[in-house]
Amino acid sequence: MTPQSGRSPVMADVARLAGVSHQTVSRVVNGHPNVRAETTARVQRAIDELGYHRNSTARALVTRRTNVLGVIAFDTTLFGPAQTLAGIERAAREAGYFLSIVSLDDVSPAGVAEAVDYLIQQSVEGCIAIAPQRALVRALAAVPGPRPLVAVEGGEGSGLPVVCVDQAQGAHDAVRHLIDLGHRTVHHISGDPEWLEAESRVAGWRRALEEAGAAAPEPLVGDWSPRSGYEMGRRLIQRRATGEEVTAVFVANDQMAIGLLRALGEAGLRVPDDISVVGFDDVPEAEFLAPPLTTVAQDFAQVGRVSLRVLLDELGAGERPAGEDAASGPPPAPRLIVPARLRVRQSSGPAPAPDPHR
Amino acid sequence: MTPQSGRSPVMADVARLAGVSHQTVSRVVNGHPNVRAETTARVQRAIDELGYHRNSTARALVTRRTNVLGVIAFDTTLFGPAQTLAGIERAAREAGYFLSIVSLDDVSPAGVAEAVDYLIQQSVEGCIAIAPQRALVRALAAVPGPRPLVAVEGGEGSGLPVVCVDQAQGAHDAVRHLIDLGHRTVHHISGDPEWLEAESRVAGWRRALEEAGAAAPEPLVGDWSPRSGYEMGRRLIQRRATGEEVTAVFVANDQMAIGLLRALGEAGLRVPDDISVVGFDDVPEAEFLAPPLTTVAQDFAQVGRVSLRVLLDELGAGERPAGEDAASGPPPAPRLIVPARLRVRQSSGPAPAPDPHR
DNA sequence: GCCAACATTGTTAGCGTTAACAGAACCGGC
DNA sequence: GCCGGTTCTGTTAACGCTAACAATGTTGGC
Repeated sequence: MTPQSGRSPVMADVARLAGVSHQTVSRVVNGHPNVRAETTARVQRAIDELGYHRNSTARALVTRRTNVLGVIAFDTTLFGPAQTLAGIERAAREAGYFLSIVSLDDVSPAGVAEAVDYLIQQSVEGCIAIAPQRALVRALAAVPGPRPLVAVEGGEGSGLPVVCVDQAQGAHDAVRHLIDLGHRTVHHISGDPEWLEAESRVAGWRRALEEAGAAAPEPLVGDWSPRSGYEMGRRLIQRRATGEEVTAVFVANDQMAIGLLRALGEAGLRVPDDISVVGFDDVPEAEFLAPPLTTVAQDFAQVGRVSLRVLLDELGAGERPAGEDAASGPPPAPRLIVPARLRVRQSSGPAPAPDPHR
Repeated sequence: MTPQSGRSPVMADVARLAGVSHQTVSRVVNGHPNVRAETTARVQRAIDELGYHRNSTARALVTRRTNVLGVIAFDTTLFGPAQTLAGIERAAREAGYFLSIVSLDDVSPAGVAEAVDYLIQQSVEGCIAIAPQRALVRALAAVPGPRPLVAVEGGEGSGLPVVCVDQAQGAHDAVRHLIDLGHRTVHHISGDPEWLEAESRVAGWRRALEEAGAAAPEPLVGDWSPRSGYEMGRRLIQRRATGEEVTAVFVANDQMAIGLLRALGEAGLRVPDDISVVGFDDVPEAEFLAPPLTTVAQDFAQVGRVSLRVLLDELGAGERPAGEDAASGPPPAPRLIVPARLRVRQSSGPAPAPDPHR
């Protein structure tokens, strides 16, 4: 039988054309040694002539390895998740893995279970969850989902390996920077409290104030959106109007900082002359705001690379026979932390001279 | 043989536990009719007990359908592509398809060929390319890549089905809006000229000026980044200093508009009192800039939905026997256009009174 | 020239599923 | 009670590939 022109060619077609067995074709395709150079060339010619591509499905079936990794994310259009995802994607491709991505619409246990199911259906070999939310981590740890599973920004106590940016340190550096500029205290507009990142940034802010012996004002709670930054900015202006000293604000992300800048501008307050503002994320436009925003940069590409490496390590560990090194017990889930870096620009400046009205 | 605790269970294990043949299990799993309710229940119990999941690889091998669609994108961290991707992802999941995504680092034929190969390796059934760049479309149309293939923002003449936002109309509306406010002409900061979107927006800008009988100043060429917006803003200010009338600027995206606002602010020019600015994209922070930015919104979710539908249509068309309707010849590649919508905010206002110095 | 060792190739048997066909059990009408 | 037609279930054979083994050359040392 000649190869059907309708069907795409299979190994047997190549084998027939090259005058060898299909196994020899397999050996050539997989770069096995012990194939005569002349044979390799002949097979290669046949492959080119037919436009043959190895059927990954059949290969996966017999090798029991799909080479697919899953990624669970919440909202891939947000700056952080999008960057992290891009980092993972690049690292995965370099490592020869394919990626299957699920974006969650909500973090309910049902939604998470559905997403996990979607990935299991595809026989992913392992999974990375970009899981910055408390509820998501809970749901993931509870579901008998795909393993191994690595949590990015996952928080502790989940029993999962975690890769995260040192949010608390970044926040601490930002606040410390403001205190060094002479501000007596620093206000805070936090992110959505359901997010672990919001919590870590609050913690870093609070620690820096404590270390400086400064009182921590009640934080204003936003939800990451520019709108909430704007609204919290107006509240802050109200506070100021009642006589409270407001000379510096640490905002949990750049988008909210943009909203805050808008609110301050509307109220006729100058940045940094009247109030200093520091953001978090270092979005590309931060440098071009009015004024250019002091902020904290995260190396998302590295987070992606590291989390993939952790996942591949876990995959490798799973292959080793259990109990081989039984004396040491199961190794604890690793927790890798990527540093954050302060970028000082013009939105932060020295504290203004004390208000003569007071 | 009892099911090995190491291996995950297969149909045969379920069949043994339920006391039926594996084929009956298959029927239950696939929801075939003609299975007795009592049998279905027994099989379902066995499935639950063993935690059985159908092996999608084996299924794909025999059905010759992987249920995987490929997406080729250039930079998924940019606003437009990220939104489009999210739209496609959601639509694909709803349609029961999996997605495999490749982010290109460069649009060279070699890079594109590699990406295409990556998708072919995975036996994708079809492909969507988020291909806003001229070189990318060229490379894609040339490569004997995966088919069917739908191009998002792909431009014409490629012979591929295309889904795109009506960039030219959006740009036209933006410029028209400025003219209606009394501006005698509108300057333009364009995007990277390698991008088709940049070209369409230039075309829309030019047409609106022509229709109004206004002269079109030389456009300033940016590259979408806030930095280039800033730099082109400074050039614009130079033009103004030489006596050229610059009262309104249409900027090809919001990020560059942010850079422009910064440049204008530095130069002491007020928006919109001295100069009106209109952007494109309607990023979430546009509403909270100083001043809130008039811009053009694109419905990326709809682009995602529509492009998936076009792809599925093409898939369906491929299944039908060729020549069945031979008289009409092959149907032309469809070209679907999603409208864009102007969002008027405060960065655009009436033209200032003519400069008394002139 | 013979044997061991190696290099090279072919043969066979799955991987876990679905499709196609083949039986078996059951139904109502005569 | 027997028949045609359902309804349900089981058997067998792919899908395209790799692993394991078997069977050939091919080489080199004596």
